Amino acid sequence: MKQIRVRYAPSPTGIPHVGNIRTALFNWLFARHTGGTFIVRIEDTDVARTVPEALEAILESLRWLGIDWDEGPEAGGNAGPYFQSQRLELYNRMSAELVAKGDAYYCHCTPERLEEMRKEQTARKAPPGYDRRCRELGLGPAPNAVIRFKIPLSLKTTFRDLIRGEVTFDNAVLDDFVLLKSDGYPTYHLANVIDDNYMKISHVMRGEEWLSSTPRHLMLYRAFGWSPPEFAHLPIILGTDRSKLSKRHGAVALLDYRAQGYLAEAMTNFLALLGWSLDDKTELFSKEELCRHFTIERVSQTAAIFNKEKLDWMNGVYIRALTTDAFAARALPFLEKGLPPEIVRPLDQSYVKKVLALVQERAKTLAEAASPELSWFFFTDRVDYPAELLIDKKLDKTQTANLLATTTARLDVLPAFDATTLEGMLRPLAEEMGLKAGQLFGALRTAVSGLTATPPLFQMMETLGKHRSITRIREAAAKLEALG
RNA sequence: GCCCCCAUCGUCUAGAGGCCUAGGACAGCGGCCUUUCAAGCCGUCAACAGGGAUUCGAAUUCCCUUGGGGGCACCA
Repeated sequence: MKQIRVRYAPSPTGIPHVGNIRTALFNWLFARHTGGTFIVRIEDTDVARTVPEALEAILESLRWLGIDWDEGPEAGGNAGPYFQSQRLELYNRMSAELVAKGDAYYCHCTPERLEEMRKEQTARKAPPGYDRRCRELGLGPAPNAVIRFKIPLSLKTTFRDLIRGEVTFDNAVLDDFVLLKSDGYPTYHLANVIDDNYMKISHVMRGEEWLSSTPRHLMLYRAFGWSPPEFAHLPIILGTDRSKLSKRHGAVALLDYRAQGYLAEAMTNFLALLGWSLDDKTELFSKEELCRHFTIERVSQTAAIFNKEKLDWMNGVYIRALTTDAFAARALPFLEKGLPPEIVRPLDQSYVKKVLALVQERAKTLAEAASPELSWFFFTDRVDYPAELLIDKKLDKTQTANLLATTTARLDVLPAFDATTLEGMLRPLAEEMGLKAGQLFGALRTAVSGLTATPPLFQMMETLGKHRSITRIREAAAKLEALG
């Protein structure tokens, strides 16, 4: 059995989006499932488009999801270097070798000429592509020359994709693509094939957008005399309008989801299900379970739309599954950041814990834990709401004022202020005042929180504490008074 | 324009000729629970793109059409 070695080979030209990382995840799952090796290789061959912060964003995205790599940046390994910019000598040597063997040639055509040629081709609706002018000229190196691959004319290239089955391309539709650019850097095709070979990659698992360049790669393997790896082209991820995922679809960068308070576990689970499934019912998988069950055979062939509603649901499931302590620890940074600026930091830890225990089962994201609807009123004493909100549909202003006054008096003399004691007092009180429980509780809820939808009243009051609760109810009464 | 890939509920998907009057999940809708909200539970709506062919029998095989997506750079 061949040693399984797979790789994630991102280009540091941007912040990785969910589709990129889903590809990394599938490669990683495959490696972990088979006991193989997962490699990260940085394809930094486009000097002009390289963005400095991309590398760190790539690695951080992987780290966030717990996708660890056996070889690559920071990890090292025997097949390095793992930055293509550090392997230029190899690409230069190998491409020169192809020229010597007659499988590639120097091309002196200027970018201007190529541009013109393409324009002309598009104009007469011909497939764009290099016209092979330099192919048989036997030119040598020159300052602005590139090396092009001499596509074997005639014949077809057929290969078996692990996900799509047999795929055939007519060689005639391929043009003599560039292997080595005039700046001395390799193109993706060249560097990718050389590195996959020397890094002994057994399976190339990548996005479907690479399917049509696979014939080129296969021809390169043949020209070099190497045996190609297996190929598996993953279905791509689309936005809600069925077009390729991009910025206008909202958050696409993986780390945006971290910033929005999604849990890595939920994100991993969700991403795994975008193009892979175990059976007809299982939806929730821990990372270990994913590793145990993942196989390429169960990867789908169909492009998938990123369904944020389902992610939200799943994130909620994972949030509720957390212990209250774990949730508090994870939500705290969001609270520190998301609460209004006038609230004094650092926040009181034990108070935060109590609040978050009430928020946990209601939040779909960690960021929501710091939302005005869920938690602001626990921290600010400026609860702002229209006084009318205090008055139940079937009550009037006077009745509401009475109810607040009576409750305040009873609360004042209550020996304890825990949820059980509060309920034991308030429920009979409602009856005593001839009110339905909900009418009393509703008014108190608004008085204490300024909202009509909150965590359970008694727990909320217990958390707020006696002083704060009573003060707010008094303020509510005053508010009512001011209503005139 | 040319090449390639794909095609089951709105979305993610199960389905590898009879187990399918097509299953699950999210969302939606209705109900239960309940002091509100959330969660939970129960129920409901909802799909095999169309047409041929093969077969006793097709969501499942083949062909065509249509639709969607991807690719066609000195970008990856």
